[in-house]
This record gives sequence, C-alpha cells and structure tokens, in this order.
Amino acid sequence: MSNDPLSPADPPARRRLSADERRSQILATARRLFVEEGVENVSMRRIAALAGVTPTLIYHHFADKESLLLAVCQNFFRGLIDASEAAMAAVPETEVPFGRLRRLMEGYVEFGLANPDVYRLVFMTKLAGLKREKMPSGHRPHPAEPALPEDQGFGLRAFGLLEGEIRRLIESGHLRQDDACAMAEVVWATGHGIVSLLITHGDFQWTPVDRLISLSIDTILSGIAR
Amino acid sequence: MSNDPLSPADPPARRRLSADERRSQILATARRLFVEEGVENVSMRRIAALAGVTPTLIYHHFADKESLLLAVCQNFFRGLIDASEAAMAAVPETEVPFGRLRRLMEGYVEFGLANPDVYRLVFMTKLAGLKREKMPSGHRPHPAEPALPEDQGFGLRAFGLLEGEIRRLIESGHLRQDDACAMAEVVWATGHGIVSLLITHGDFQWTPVDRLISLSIDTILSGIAR
DNA sequence: GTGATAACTTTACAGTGTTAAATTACCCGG
DNA sequence: CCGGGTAATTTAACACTGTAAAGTTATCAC
Repeated sequence: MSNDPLSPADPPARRRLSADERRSQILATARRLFVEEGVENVSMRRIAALAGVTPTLIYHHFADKESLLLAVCQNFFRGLIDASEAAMAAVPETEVPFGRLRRLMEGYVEFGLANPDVYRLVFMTKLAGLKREKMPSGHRPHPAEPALPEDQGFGLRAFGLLEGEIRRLIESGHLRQDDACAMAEVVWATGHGIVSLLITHGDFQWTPVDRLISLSIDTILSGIAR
Repeated sequence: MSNDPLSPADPPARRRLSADERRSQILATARRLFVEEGVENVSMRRIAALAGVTPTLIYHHFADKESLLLAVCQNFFRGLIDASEAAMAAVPETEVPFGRLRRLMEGYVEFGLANPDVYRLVFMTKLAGLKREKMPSGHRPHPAEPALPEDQGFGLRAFGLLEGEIRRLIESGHLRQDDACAMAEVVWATGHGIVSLLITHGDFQWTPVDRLISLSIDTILSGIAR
C-alpha cells in the first residue's frame, strides 16, 4: 500500500547533475510515465515534477516532447534487437527449417505485447512531422541528438535480422518466392498485424490470444513455404 | 488558386439551424479537418470557426472531441461495409474458390489506404477511455448518442461479411482449418497489418506498394488453403 | 579565490479542451 | 399579431497544455 506509484524518483539526492545523468534520469522518468499512463496523458510538467526538475530544463536536453518520445523509442528498438537475437540463438540452425523464423515471430509478438505503449509509439504513430532542424533558438542547444538517423539505424538492424533468416530459407530452397526483402516485409506485416490488432482491440471477444497468435504464425509460414 | 482550403463552409447562409442540420454540418466540418490535417492538429476552436459557430455549441451536439471522432468513425464503417458488399457482388460465387475472398481483401486494403486518417482513428487509436456517461451536466444534453453500441454494430457487421465468406470456403472444403471466426481474425490481421504498416511507414524504401499488397494476399490465401 | 561555463529557474505567452451562465432567435397558442 | 417558452447559440472563464527568453546559481579549472 505504500506505493502511490508516482513520487519523485530519487528524493533530493543530488541537486545538480551532469548533463548525461540528467538526460538519462529525465528519459527514465518519461518512459515510465509514458508507458504507465499513455503518452498523451502525460504532460511535460508532470515529467518534470516527477523528475524533481523544472519543465524548462527538459528542453535543454530534448528538443520537445516528440524528441523525448523518440529517445524512448530507441530503447525499444534495442530491446527488440536483443529479444530477436536471443530468439535466433535459442534455436540451432540444424533444427526443422522454419524453427528459427517461427521463434523470431513469436519473439516479436511477445515483445510487442509486453510493451504495448512503446510499440504503439514506434509503429502506430505518425510521429512524422520529422521536425527536422527545429531545435530551440535560445541558449546552447542539445548535444548531438541524431534525431532520426540513429533510430532508423536500430530499426533497420532489427529488420535485417528477419530478412537474414528469410534469405537463409530462400537459399536452402524452402520458400516459394525468392525476393527476400519483399518476403520479409510480408512476414513483418503479419506479425505487426497481430500485435497492433491485439493492442487496440484486445478487449472485445476474439479467439484466445495465444491461439490467434499461433494460428496466424502457422498460416503465414505455410503460406510462404514452397 | 482561389481555394485556400479552409474557409467557412456556407458563408452566413442560414444563421439558426435545426439541431439535426447543425449536427451534420459540424460533423462534416470535423471530418474534413480531421482527415485533411490529422486529429490532433485540429482544435475544437478551429472546427467551430470553420463551421461558422462557437466552440461551445459543438458541446451541445457532441459530448466531447472523442465523441465527435466516434461519429466520424461510424461513417467510415458504413463506407467499409458498402465497399465490401460491392466487392462481394462483383465476383460471382461460381468463380474460382478464393476469388471473392481475394477481392474482399483487396477492397479492404484499398479502402483503408484511401482513408488513412480515419482508418488510423478507427483501428489504430486507443479511443478506449470509453467515457461512458460523461455527458456535460449543464443544459439539455445531446439526443441519444448511442456512443459505442451503434458503431460496434457497424464494425461487427463488416467483420461478419468476412467471416461469412470464410465460412463458405470452409463448408466447400477449401480451408485447412475449420474455425471460421478464428480464421477470419487471422485474415483480418493480415489485411490490417498491410494497411497499418503502409499508413505509418509508407514513406521509406519498401517493395512497391502494389506488389507488397498482392504478395501478402497471395501468401495468406495460400496459407489458409487446404 | 576568481571567472567562465554548464545547469538550472522564473516568468510568461499563446493555445488547448471544457463548462456555467447568460442571451438570443424562433415557433406556437392565445 | 404578439407574448411566452424553449431550443439554439454565445460570452466569459477555468484549468490546463507545450514552449520560449531571459535571468540565476552552482560547480570546476586555474
């Protein structure tokens, strides 16, 4: 009962932090709030308060709310990549041909459903204005902040894992189509379809979640198989 | 060049309108703005201004911004149902077995891509608070406003079309699974995956859209086929 | 110690969704 | 035809949002 879930993270431990420390602290606070309450229910003021800091300070570390979001997204991608690599490593190549791909898809879906809010952020939100070079004018601006490139990097790397596995299946003659990139997109679209459907329409009726997932994966795998 | 796209719809034609007329007029204005500029870039004040009306008046016809949105969604479902029925009617039953289902999926994807913003609204947005009985307290409140039930009705009806076709395929022994509802969900998830992926990540690299779509549909159809 | 500089606040603005209370314009019975 | 009653609409305000300019303070190198 002692946890009203929202109280200043570290009670006035240190007052002045290094830029990096502050940045991570703000980021952590924001991530927590975003995930717990949904992005649009969280104001910069609340993030600031919970981080024990002034709203304006956030703008010295992040260009605006969207950038803050974006930074959270990058963590998401790193997590996804880790999960994917773990999934791949868990199934030896010598296994039944589609074992690794299946595990990869399962991992993707699990990961998405385990982080629904960030998933929505990353994959279901426009987030598109792209805000290129909008940095605040006054004061010294934020350090580096690669904005898009970096996280595209992470995203592409995650996609690359999928594409690689597909390519392997093509080379061993197991697929009916030989355009690895296109097939990877098809497979991804399927995984994304499941996750995003369950995220926004999880409440309702529906076939039991586990069954729907495995049915979908079975179906798509048998659809791409030669 | 005479069209700065946003000017009062009917310049002070009639001043006082009947409740129904006003409701539709506001709805039309909102729909236009939502679709043209994205929901969160449109304020109640702007809708009101464009409709030649006061912000407050909107709240006498709709509970809040979300309800306004919801009303727009219902139109979307009606459109989807029409498109689906047209698709079904266009392919005679005597055709090749999967002809109608394929056309149905194509129709779904086309429709989604033709109305990306409303699609996002309906299928990719939480929209979940559900706001049950939140109506404003003052004044006479809005007429009826079935809130959720009605539009779930439309949504279910659309889903029913898909499920029906699947059921037909099961009965004629063309599918490898016989759970019509589950298979319909699997198929829907695929369609949704394509649409939502293209909506949020249409800009990028990707296989040409048309190819990705037909490849996906081919794949899922051959995945469910016996 | 003293300054430069990085970290942080104060204060303010313009805009948002929303509502209570007041005001109009219209219609209908006398 | 005209005076209420009521439905349609507005005025004014609240509590909030993201964001910015300018000012203040702590810390660290010398």
